[in-house]
Amino acid sequence: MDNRQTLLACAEDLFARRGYDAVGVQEIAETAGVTKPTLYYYFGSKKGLLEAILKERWAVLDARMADALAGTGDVACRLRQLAGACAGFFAEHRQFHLLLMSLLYSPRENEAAQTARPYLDGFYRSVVAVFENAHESLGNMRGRQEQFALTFIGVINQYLTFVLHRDIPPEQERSGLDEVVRQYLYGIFS
Amino acid sequence: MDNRQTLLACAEDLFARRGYDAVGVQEIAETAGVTKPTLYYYFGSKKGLLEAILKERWAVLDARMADALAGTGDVACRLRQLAGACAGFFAEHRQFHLLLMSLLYSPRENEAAQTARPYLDGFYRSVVAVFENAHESLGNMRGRQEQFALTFIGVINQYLTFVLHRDIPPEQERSGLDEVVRQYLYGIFS
DNA sequence: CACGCATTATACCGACCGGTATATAGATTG
DNA sequence: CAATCTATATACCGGTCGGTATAATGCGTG
Repeated sequence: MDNRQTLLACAEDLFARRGYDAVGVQEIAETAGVTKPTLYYYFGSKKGLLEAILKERWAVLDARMADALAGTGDVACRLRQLAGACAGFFAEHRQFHLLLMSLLYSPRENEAAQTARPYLDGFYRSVVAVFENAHESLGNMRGRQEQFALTFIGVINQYLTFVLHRDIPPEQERSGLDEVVRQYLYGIFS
Repeated sequence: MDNRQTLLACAEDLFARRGYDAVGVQEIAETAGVTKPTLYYYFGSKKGLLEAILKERWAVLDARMADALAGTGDVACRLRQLAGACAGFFAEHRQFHLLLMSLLYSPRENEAAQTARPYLDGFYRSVVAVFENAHESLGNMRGRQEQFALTFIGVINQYLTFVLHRDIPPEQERSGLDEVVRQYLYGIFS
């Protein structure tokens, strides 16, 4: 593996385990077995390193989400697919999930949080869009699309955080997720 | 206001706005209009300062939660009361809510997250207990109390983060919260 | 070989980090 | 008045922070 990829992997791991602010570039470089100038040669700054991690991972996640939403099912089906796609991706990249969660809930004025904001906002808008395009099955939502999207994301995130932290076998994880989504939708449809 | 309280207030604000790791003790002291040794006189360390914030706020939140759970209603009623109590408290202490959320989702090896862990675990156990004591109305939960508690917390947190960030009027906030809890319970009971 | 380019290391920068030794001021108490 | 205790500031500690100037390495190409 070349130094660039090693640096990305080490940084992702360290950021996910201790937090962006608590990890120094020195330590990242040492863990990757290179020196600081090498890190700065590839990424320009600590922030640039975080951006590179987000960009590379997001490209894959975005493609998976687009795939999951490509079908023509109803809202419930689409949300189940979306949740499944996210669960699959994050199960493969647990460290990235931890990192993303910590950035999602980081204070808004935090530098790392601001770096991640565009990506997280994009994700949020994707979920809102699913609810937006669902007025025929959900009826008039009276502008509650945002609330639905927010709480949906909240449920999924919390469940994934729970299930990825312990070592739940994949099939149990999936059935649990399906149940969580089903429960959530029952509430919405009522 | 005495210097101790000023320091607590300034630290809570700064931690909530930029994150524990991103704020230096120097800046906290300057914002409070005192010098570093004064900070260290009262709190011993940066971590001690965070602990003091958590301890003082938690005493109030804990009392409110105990109050809310003192009644003898069914699960739905108890959860609504619990959610209402939390919403009320966090509406009065928005900065603290932001801080707590950032700590809840901070990586586990982060020092600040470890400091907050006992408090957050206590909160989690309180919610689990509500579900534990509800087998007569929810039937056999087959060990899903934890999943219920987790996703319940996820929904509430996400909704409060949403509603406290914008400036939603209190009555609308409450009715929205009631609806979110109702939606959630519909899913559980089905 | 000689040139240029991509990559990496040595050694360093000023600023800030969390934390402290020491002294001083003011109130309290014997 | 002297002794003590609380609360505060000045000035400093070694270490680490993010970042960089400079040079050397290796390597493909003319």
